[in-house]
Amino acid sequence: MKIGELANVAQCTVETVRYYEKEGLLPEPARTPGNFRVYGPRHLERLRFIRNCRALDMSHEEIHTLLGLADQPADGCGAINAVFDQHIAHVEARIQELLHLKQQLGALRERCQIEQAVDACGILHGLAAMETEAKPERHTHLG
Amino acid sequence: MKIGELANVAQCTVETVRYYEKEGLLPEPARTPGNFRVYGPRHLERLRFIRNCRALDMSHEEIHTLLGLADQPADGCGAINAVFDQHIAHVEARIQELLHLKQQLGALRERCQIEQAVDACGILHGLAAMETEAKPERHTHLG
DNA sequence: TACACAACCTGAAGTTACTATAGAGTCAAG
DNA sequence: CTTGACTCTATAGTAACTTCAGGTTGTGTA
Repeated sequence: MKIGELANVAQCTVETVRYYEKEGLLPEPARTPGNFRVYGPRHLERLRFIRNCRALDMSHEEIHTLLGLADQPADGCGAINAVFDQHIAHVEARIQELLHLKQQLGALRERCQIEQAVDACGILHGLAAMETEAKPERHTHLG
Repeated sequence: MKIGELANVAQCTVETVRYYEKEGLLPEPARTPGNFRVYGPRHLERLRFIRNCRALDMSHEEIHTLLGLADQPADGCGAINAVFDQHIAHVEARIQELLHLKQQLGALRERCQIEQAVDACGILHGLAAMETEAKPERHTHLG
């Protein structure tokens, strides 16, 4: 199949497919005489794998590692589980960060319940007065 | 004060300060004869405001809007509250997304509790077999 | 057969919020 | 008068794409 069809069944754009190839996540396919990429079922399987990892918010680096491990059937899957566990930790860390933010935002929001003059707006004053918290070190690649 | 001192008290780097200036978040300061930036208390206040917004994961666009509204004391603060509420919605949306992810990751993780051959690894099989979910439209700028 | 038009190609630039680097200038202390 | 800390500008890099410009290939139809 050509790139358009592949992208279609894998639920992504052709640009994304070409991008994955450039990034080394997807192997270079054969070409037609007219220089069009031709893909087989193996490519589709791999692309599906990548897209599923992305749907789970894994980084390309994580996916790359995972693909490398999967390509070495000689090794056990302990390393794979480790990558996976670490990613779960990323997600949990980000959830905690966001819950903390939400709480701060809620507290600020309470300071202005009414429509009033800007000068008196509790939110604005809160934003100006807050002690800037040093951003915590990132334990996650999730934004 | 010069840029180094400003950055220091505002808990950020000098590069960040210059970047905010280029982005139009921070007004251009006066210069010394030697071309060094000189800041006053107004700049510091504004920078603190920006850093606090950033600590709450607001985007530059949101901050820009907020600063614009704050600079028009004639208007009421209803628009400000709206921006703020929208941002809270962003955070909540992202939390929901991540909770969903976490549940999917947990389900996958259960499929491989033991160290075994890669071919049999339940996680790998799960990742290959999952029906790629169409990514939900983003209602948030949070990654 | 001719021609429009969809799908494909490459390469480069744009996105966000910075960080990092290079190479040069300014200034205070010793 | 030199060292070293600080500053300046301009440019490139980060992640994971998206968008664009400009050109080629293949297909359906008049």
